[in-house]
Amino acid sequence: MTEPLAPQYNPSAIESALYAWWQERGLFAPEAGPGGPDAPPYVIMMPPPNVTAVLHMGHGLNNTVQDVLIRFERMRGRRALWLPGTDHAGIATQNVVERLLAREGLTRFDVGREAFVERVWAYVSQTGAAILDQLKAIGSSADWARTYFTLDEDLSRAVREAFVSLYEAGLVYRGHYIINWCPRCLTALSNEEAEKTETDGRIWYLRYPLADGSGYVTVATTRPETMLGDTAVAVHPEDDRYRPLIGRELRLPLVDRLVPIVADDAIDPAFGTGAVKVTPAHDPADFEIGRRHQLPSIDVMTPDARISLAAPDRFQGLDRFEARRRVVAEFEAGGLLEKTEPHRHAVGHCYRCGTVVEPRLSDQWFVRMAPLARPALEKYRDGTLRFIPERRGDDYTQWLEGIRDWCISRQLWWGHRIPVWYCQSDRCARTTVSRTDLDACPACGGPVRQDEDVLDTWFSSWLVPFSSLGWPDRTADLATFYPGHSLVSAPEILFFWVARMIMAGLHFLGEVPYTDVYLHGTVRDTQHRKMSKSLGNGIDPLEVVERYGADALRYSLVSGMSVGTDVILDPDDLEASFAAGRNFANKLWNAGRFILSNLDRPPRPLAGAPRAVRRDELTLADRWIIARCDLTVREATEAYEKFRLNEAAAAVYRFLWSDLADWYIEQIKPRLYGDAPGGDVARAVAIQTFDAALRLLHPIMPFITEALWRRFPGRPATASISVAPWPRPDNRATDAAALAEFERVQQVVSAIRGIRAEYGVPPGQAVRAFVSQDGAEPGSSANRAAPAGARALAALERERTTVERLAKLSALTLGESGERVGGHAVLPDGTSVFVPLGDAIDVGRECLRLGAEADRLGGLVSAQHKKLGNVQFVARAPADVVARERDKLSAWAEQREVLLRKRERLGCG
RNA sequence: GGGCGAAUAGCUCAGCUGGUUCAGAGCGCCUGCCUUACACGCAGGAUGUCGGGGGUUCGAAUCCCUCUUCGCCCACCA
Repeated sequence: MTEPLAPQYNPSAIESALYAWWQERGLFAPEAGPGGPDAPPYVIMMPPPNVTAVLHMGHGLNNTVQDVLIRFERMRGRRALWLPGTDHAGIATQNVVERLLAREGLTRFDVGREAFVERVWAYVSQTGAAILDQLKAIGSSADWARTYFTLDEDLSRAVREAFVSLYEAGLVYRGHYIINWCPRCLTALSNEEAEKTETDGRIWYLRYPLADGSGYVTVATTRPETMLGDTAVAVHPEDDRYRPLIGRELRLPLVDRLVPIVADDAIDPAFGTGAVKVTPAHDPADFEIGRRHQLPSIDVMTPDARISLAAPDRFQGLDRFEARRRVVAEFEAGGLLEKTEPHRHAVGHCYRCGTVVEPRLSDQWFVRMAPLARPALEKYRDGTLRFIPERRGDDYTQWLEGIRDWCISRQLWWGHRIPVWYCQSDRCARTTVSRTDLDACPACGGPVRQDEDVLDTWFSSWLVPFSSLGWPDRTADLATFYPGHSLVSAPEILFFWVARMIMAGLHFLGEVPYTDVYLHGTVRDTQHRKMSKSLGNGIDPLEVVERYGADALRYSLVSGMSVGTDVILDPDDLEASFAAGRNFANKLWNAGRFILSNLDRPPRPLAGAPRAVRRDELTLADRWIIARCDLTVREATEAYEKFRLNEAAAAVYRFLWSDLADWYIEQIKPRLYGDAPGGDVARAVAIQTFDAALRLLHPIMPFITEALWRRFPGRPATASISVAPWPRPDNRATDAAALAEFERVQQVVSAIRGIRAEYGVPPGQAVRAFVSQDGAEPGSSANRAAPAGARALAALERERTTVERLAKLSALTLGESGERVGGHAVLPDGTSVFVPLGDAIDVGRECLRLGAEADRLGGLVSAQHKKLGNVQFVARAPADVVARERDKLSAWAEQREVLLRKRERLGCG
């Protein structure tokens, strides 16, 4: 604990040890916080990563945000629970294992269902949810003792309870509909899992001859191959072009089938030719038309999207896209292809493998969503539920208003098997939905067969806010931690997961699972492309942790993002993206090193905590930094509360770097060295404000803040900043006078430094400086002693050594100089600064400088005159605004006057 | 096609309820410094028609309209 600190902060040397120590001490358990076991709870459900996932920047961002919030609320005294888990991720995981099998030249059908599922379990246990360890590497303070897996026995029981009770309530049903089918994954998908992407395709105009040879009807289609399954052509009943044809028959080319022309309101006469080929087995709209007109459905495709036996021989076995070419070619050859046009339209793709989805008619299980959506919408409309940023509520509303039933059965092997048993006895043939496994038909005792399908992965995820707490049992955890509070998610899973959890929470427990939904942005590269493995533009968060530290990673993610905006990182230049965070950590490290090393420096060794200081012992600088610290506490706390993490980061950054390091630490150096008076007060103030700032920063940069905080004198070895109480605003620290007066000190110092730089005064060379409140010649009529000015000078007098030291002065004189030649500056309040430089300076150049500055102020003054001369302004603007504008005018005028007098004295032309 | 958002310094972005944060921060750039916490640093400096146009107002980066460009969500015009 007291080993000397290296001048360069090395995060990798301490982060993992600190994390291990936090875990050993059990600090992530809700009751470990400073609020104790009876504090009000605060709960965040972690979006469970896939068991087989490898950490990417999206996880990094998502979990950083959650960790910031959970650490903030923990320190604020709430019983903070961040509940982690992993998702079995049906399709994704099954695909991974299938690919492994493929390397052995096997398919899942070769090994069989039971053996395949065993292999998936083996694989999953072998990857060991490594993703969770990776989340630890970035500092995530989740309560790992509660980690769940969506296929755990408990959660599986919850899934079954949910399914069965929804079935009993009439909200789960089996139906024969067109669903989205992935021909590669060989399973049904929900609407949400079929990602629509705008694609440049074509539209073909095909001629279907009338059966009696009296002409033809032209239909337009984007999927010509489906014509093999056409069973009608539909037109709008009011469409004059086609009205006489309604009821007549067409001879379907290539297939030579007679199909009727039917009239249907759903047809838009304005699109295409106004005549639509109807393929009930391969298009959802056509399916509905088919229903209305009792048309047969002819399924012309196999599960892997090849042409089936229902089509003419020569097409059978062709891939759907080959078949498309073949169909078009044959129409062309037969003179039946009228034309082809480019056509931009939305095509569905499997969200797991990217394959073009095929609408397919099949038997699936569905959840009736409208009754679940209604209360979920209501909770948003009544303000119970809010979105950050607010506009995401529009997406939520829109989705819920147009919600369609949720297809939940998947033709996969990895997942929760659907708890439905079919009696095999022909006489009974009963379907039983059951909470417990069945061996025999409860009705006839005959043999039963369980439904082969599994449930959509999201059917377990949507229960997580309560299934992870023990539901359907009424556990103590459930009573304590449901409902939760914040949900932090990528916008991509708003519908998959976030909205459905709200519906499930309301349905099963009668309460929304959380009230604040924070949807953060997406991590993108400098060309604003989403980071992804396939694009190869990803950044490995673990590499960043290794090279820059977890704190730097977190800082960069948090500071680069305002509410709901994307985070831009440069995959080709990690330095550009993460150096700022690393540099900040290093800055803190060194500030800490300085403060701590001076604590036990003789002659006043500090064995214990720094002593309490009395208000009357404080210098102006002390009062200033305390007031600044207090403002930062207020600012940062409010920013965290409003999810404005970047603002919290900026506020603490500004305080630590610009205020504490650049000014206060520099200011107290003379007091610390030797036996200067006030040294112990400075030490106490430094440590007190540094301590507070570290706490404010801890949610964002947990490691460095802990590393430093633990080293404070008088700290018990077991104390951790992660459970230290959050700093409170202190009205006694408010000190407007100190803020204003010290700011003037800073302005004087900066002005002198500016003059030194302007005239190239060597850094080592001390100069003299004169500061006066009125630049007028002694005895001139303009010389009026302003009481405010006198106070300002008095403050400067008190901080004389500060000015002398920081501006490298041999002497500071408060008053006029008899000399003329030197560098001049005028502060905004009219305070005059003069640095005599004699021959070292070029008078002409100084005249130009002062003239330019006077001109600038002159512009401001005349603009201000105009504004105040405007009767409308004076009459209509609020009195305080007018008064403020008047003050500005007189300040600028004064400043300019002083400048002009200086030019006069210098003898400028 | 419907809904929503964004455009501010070379880059990434703050700027919230119109006027004291009003034109800002970080990075980058220029100048000078190895000043005994830190060169991952210190000090000083340059940089903008606040996307174009119109309007409301005493006053607009901020509110309204419009155009342009970019992005997100949704969608069975085949």
